Amino acid sequence: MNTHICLSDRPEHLNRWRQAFPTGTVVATLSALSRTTGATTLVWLHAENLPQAHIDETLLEVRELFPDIRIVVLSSTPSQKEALLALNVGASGYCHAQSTPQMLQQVATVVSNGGLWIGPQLMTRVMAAAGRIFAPEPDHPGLKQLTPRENEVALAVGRGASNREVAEQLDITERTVKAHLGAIFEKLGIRDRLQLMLFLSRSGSSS
Amino acid sequence: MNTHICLSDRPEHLNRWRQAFPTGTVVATLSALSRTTGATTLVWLHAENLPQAHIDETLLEVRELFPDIRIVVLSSTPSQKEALLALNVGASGYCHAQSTPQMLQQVATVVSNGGLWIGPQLMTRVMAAAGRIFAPEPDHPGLKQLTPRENEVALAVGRGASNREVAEQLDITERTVKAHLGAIFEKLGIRDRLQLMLFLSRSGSSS
DNA sequence: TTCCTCCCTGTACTTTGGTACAATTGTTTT
DNA sequence: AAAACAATTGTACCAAAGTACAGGGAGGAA
Repeated sequence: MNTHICLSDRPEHLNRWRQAFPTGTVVATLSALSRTTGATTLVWLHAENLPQAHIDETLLEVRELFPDIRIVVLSSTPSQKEALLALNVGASGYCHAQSTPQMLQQVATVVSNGGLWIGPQLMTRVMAAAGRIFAPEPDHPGLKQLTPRENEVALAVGRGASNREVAEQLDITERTVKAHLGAIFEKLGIRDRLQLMLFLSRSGSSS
Repeated sequence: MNTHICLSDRPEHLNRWRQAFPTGTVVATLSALSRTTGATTLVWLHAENLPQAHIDETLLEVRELFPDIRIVVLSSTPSQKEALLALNVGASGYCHAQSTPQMLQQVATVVSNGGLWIGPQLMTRVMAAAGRIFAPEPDHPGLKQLTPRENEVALAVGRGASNREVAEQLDITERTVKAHLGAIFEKLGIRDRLQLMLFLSRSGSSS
């Protein structure tokens, strides 16, 4: 049996949600939420006119109260930007506050079973983005022919570090950094650190 | 009532799956799958010793047969790379073929309700990747506050051009390029062309 | 042992990048 | 009209990047 709690600053706009979860509870403040008893399985966050910047803060506070809880954010003005924000701080779902009761129940089912619910458009974008980042890894005639040390230097430069900074990070002389870079340039057939950055960004230098 | 069909090249390794879905059907070939009757809600793809390259092809063929079906890929040797591959061609889920029946049922619930099921580790990576791509957008008084000319210079530098090359491309003096770059650096609060490249690559100069 | 690669460093020099100070011209805003 | 901004260029200087030439130590392979 699932228990649903909705933290909302606009309870009057929750008709759909009440329909979907007649036994659910609506609270207006975090402290009310913290006084909740019983096994809550899902917390819904409805931040209608809170500025976006506060959604993630609220969400993090909820997660402090209930570390293992799954959280779905309801938005009256959904945007991919906002969705990413929510998901990045641990939300398991993000959907329109005026979704049909059926839809809301579906979201609840997915999320409470450990799934992630985001809109299909956003899903497309996320997967495309992920694909761009992970797919390029396999090929890579480039970085593989670099020695370990050269690789470190290349990655540091890829992060935008200057020769001096690389030297400090690797605890070597700036001169040595230059030596490594020279070897890198020759091996990769490029002319300078700018081309190296392009090379890296095209070759999936993720994490 | 859900109907589950599993396309597998190693039916003998599907004990767990059979436990989870006693009423499910196991088929060995695509043509057998195509002869299926009734309302199938979920197709499971178990490609144990097919090379990775063929998983996506098989998946696409299944999608041709059942355009609206949801597909979950079962892997005996799960990898994030393979997961991405599957998800990129339209799979709704990806999990270990030897997951517990409970887990498999959970995955089925999530996926058949429109959710996406990927492992928590992969989820973390995907969200991080997505965050890196989408998050920088909000704080983006960046490129918009550049003058048209500055924008051209910035883009040229983003392609790895030197000051001299930019000057030639825009038919202006190298000195002017420096002037524009100086303005760009100050407006964006960065120190040099390397940071500019990072800024650009993080600000969705994709597409 | 000898050869080779990797890693490290030095001096010196050239090229490129970035900043300071300054000025001209044209357009837009107030 | 005056002020503000955009685009352009100049001289000069300093900092950073890259290259040339050269050498030493550690470790594996022939």
